[in-house]
Amino acid sequence: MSSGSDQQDIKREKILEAAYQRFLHYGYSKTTMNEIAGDLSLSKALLYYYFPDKSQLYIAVMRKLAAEYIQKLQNKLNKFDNLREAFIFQIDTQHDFVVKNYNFFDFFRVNEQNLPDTIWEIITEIHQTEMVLLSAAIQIEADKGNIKPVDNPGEIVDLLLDALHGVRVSAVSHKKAMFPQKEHLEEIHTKRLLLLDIFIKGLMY
Amino acid sequence: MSSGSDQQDIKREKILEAAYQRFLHYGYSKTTMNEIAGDLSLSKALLYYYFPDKSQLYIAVMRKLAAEYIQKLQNKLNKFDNLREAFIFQIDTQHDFVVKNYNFFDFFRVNEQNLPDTIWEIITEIHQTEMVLLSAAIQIEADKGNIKPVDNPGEIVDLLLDALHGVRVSAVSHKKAMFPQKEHLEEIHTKRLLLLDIFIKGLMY
DNA sequence: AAACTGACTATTTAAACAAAATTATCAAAA
DNA sequence: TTTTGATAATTTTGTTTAAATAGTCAGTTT
Repeated sequence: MSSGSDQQDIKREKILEAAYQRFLHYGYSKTTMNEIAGDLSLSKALLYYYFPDKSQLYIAVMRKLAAEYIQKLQNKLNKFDNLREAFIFQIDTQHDFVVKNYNFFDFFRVNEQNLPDTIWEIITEIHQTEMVLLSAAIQIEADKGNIKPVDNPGEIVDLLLDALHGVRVSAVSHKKAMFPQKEHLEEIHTKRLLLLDIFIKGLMY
Repeated sequence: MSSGSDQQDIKREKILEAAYQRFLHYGYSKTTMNEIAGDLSLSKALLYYYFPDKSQLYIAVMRKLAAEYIQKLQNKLNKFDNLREAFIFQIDTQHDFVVKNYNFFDFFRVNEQNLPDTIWEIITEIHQTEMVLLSAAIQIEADKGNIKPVDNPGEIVDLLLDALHGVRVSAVSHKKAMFPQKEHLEEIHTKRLLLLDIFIKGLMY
């Protein structure tokens, strides 16, 4: 499947790492190809030897991040004691992911309405992984008889994820900050736990 | 409290109405004071006789819309048979309000992060009215013994409103449209009803 | 005096253009 | 095959000017 030598792959990795650091610290638009090349003491032209253009480089980094995130989720598949635990894991993991890479995602905010299809595919893939993980957790809980049998676990998961998302969005837009402050993070987390408890309770008999 | 003659109030009202129509059809920034004056066959200078500036005129219209919306809610205070009905009323009423005045609110989208304090006050007032209405509904339901007693109904209402908001936001951002299409509206509504049912169930014993 | 206006000024937005920065290419070297 | 310096192409940024619009005010009408 994969073409190219080991050497090539190693260099590719180095470029991805350097690019990631730049994108993370300065955002997509304030990072130049020259700077990435400079960090590696390479010529800019070499970057174009390994990646067709800047946006493809960004997407390649994104893909790597997504793969790590997905891996983290898949490691826990079917490893939960109960539904609540599964959702808390997803909430915390996603939260860490977003916080850690906040600046990296400025690409999303800038290109808002017309993200490349490839990005959408990555987002979809992440979403599906979350769905699989959490749907399984719901199914298990239903099989154990702790909650009502659900004909479509995915639908329920989707709904709860949307609702949890709302808790974040509202907290942000009520206040005027673009990104929740440290203090608000705690509040959001508390609210989410409350919502989660009520929701799970609502699934019971 | 209110100063100025009846005549003055009537003219003020006419200006507000004309301004509303313009703002609604063309948005804030694409509406000129000249046009509003023209619609009423008045000189632009007269608008400044009644309102200090353009943004204050806009805010005055906003205040009027908010007052009507708040009135609609207050009319139904303590008039619901059950909690679900109350929330459905709030969901539908808010939805209609947002859809009907969608263009009018472009002011919000443009000024995004730095809305005038007055606007925030209006938003807060609306939110508080919703809280009072729905908190009361929760309290009644608790008193009837249909759900667990809650020490802080406001907290619960706030949480559910956030969650419902999330259902809208997610539906919008998953697809690429800025505003949900007709088809999605139905989907959002269905999801919200489902969420509402689970949530209310989660509040029970 | 209160309601109103035309003519004026002050600001903001838009267009056009040049300059600078950055992306992207390519022939040639290592 | 990998790498680069030089260069072309494109995008962004800054500047100037013109146009549009917000906002003011002395003075007229009711």
